[in-house]
Amino acid sequence: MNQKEFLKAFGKRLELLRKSKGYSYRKMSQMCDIDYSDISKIEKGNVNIKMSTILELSRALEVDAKELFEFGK
Amino acid sequence: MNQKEFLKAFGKRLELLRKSKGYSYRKMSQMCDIDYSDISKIEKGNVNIKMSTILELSRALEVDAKELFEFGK
DNA sequence: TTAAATGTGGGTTTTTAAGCCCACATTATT
DNA sequence: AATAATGTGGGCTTAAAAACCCACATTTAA
Repeated sequence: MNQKEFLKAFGKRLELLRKSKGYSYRKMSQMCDIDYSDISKIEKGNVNIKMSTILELSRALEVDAKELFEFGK
Repeated sequence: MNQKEFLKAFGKRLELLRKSKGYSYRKMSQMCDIDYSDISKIEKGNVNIKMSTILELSRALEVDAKELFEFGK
């Protein structure tokens, strides 16, 4: 699995968790202080995000960071 | 758990996995193409690494990325 | 059917990790 | 005792994410 695929898989996982909370990008945005347009880019796998961003996302979704990595290789 | 603590916990986890493989920083370095001095900084929790770096580290250690996040809150 | 909410993409500036190198103290190894 | 390997920290340049903004098409709710 290359980096692009990995980022896409992560994005898919993120999207699933976000939707399970019933959050829109804009709602999610105010939960984690990341611009809503950037969340879109992250879910699409277009950004090589930093650890701090991973932490913020996991906080907004109220899950452990590792939950965001629960996707198949 | 704040970001500093999180990065430190991640670093500890990384150190454990690296040592379980019997790798030194310099050995680890040639496995994942990250400078050995930078690996030291990562394990100390001094760097807010990107996803691409997480991937490289997990590859070098032959574990899933999520394994790197298997540490207590 | 109008208005509000949402997803998506493009752009800019500032901040910061990546990707290097080197020096040095400490810890094995021979 | 000498040599090699290792951990640690400092610093520099370059590439890229963060952190914003805005415009617009589409979907949903009033």
